Amino acid sequence: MAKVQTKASLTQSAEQRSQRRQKIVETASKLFAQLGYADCDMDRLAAKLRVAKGTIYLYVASKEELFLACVDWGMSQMQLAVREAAEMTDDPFERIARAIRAYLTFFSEHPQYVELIIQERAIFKNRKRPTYFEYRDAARVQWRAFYQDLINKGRLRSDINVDSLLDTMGNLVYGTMFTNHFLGNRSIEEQQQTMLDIVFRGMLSDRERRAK
Amino acid sequence: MAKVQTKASLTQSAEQRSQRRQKIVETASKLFAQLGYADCDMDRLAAKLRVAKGTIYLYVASKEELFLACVDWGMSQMQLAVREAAEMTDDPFERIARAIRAYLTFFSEHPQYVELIIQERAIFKNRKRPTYFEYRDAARVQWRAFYQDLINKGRLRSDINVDSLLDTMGNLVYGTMFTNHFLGNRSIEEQQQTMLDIVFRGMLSDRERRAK
DNA sequence: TGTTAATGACTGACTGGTCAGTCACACTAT
DNA sequence: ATAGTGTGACTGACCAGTCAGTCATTAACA
Repeated sequence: MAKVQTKASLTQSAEQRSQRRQKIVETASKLFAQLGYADCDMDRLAAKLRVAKGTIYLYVASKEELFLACVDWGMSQMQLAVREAAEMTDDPFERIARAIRAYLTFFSEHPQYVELIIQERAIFKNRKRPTYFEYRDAARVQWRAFYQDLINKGRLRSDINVDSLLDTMGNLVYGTMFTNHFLGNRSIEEQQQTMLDIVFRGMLSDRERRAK
Repeated sequence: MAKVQTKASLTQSAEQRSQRRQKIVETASKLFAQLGYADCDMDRLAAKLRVAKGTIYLYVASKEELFLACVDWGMSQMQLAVREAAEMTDDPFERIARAIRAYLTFFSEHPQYVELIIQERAIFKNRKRPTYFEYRDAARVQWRAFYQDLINKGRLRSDINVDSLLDTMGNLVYGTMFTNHFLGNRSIEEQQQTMLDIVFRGMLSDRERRAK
């Protein structure tokens, strides 16, 4: 039908539409992060985008929907960065190290997404399970198999429960991500080194270890 | 002057005043935690307290001031619980274990304060340094000396930087506190056991440790 | 003891300001 | 001409904080 072609030339293509929406999402991410959900009003976002407020609503159903789209976009980017970094090597311990490094680096380079995680939990706590944990759970299945394999091969201690181990690692990087963001961090490289050293080898001295 | 005595009997004592304020703070803590800062409007808080809205403003300067008082109260209670638990023993490793256990237990039993930490960061991010970190920094001085002493005595590894060690421990318990709160946790006891086991002894198997 | 006055804790309807979302109209490209 | 895209003034809901007024209690006095 000619109508389809006509429409295609008259209308912005689906491609164009999603590009504009994406532009809105990325600008909103930064503004939400900078001002907080409540103080980031739609008029302000419109001004930043050099567009009228009504235009935003052509691409977005509501402020809430927009915000959640921002969080989701950020988390998917994060997951991508971590996965890519992990796949760069086959050595299992190096893989763990790279994944952690990529995770912390991502949030260090895109601090707006740390803010969005916090905002989401603070404001939509009764409406939505935190997106961060959705992504975390999805990735966990594979990491669990990965760690279990290392235990089976005798490379990790067999007297530690895999799930508790995963929890501990997860909690450590999660806490580190937040404090890095809140307090800043001079040397992210040294920090990661120490962190990995401790979880791999423990903080006890050799003497103390033998004594126990 | 007789007037002073008269006034003393008419007026509520300073004691009474601070008790009422405390009642407001504690009720507000739970309501802020349950509904979030924005959805917890002062009318609702007044209803919960079975008091008129105006009355609250006799004890509190503003919603913001009230909220910050809630956070501060919570953190001071937390610090108290941790300090008391740590002082129950002289064995240094047991002291670390007890402090961590008290910390996690406190937030598990008073989940409203986890919410307040999040809300504070989300809503007052540009106005106030998080109260949590104020308290954390205050306590850090003593923990630093404590860990340094253990290193000097050869009970902890001397090749790890004290500050990085403190950071790692802090990040781990911080992250654990949050995820416990968000996801709930079946066995807080087993979790703490694993966590301590890992930071003390590491997750590498003996074989792998020797190989490195 | 009974009556009136003073006190101050408490009340809740009201105000002023904010802001998400709407819609009638304008513009543009074909 | 007309369909699609953009506009921004407007509306209605919401809520922090206020303040003129109420009421219970105690003091003062006859």
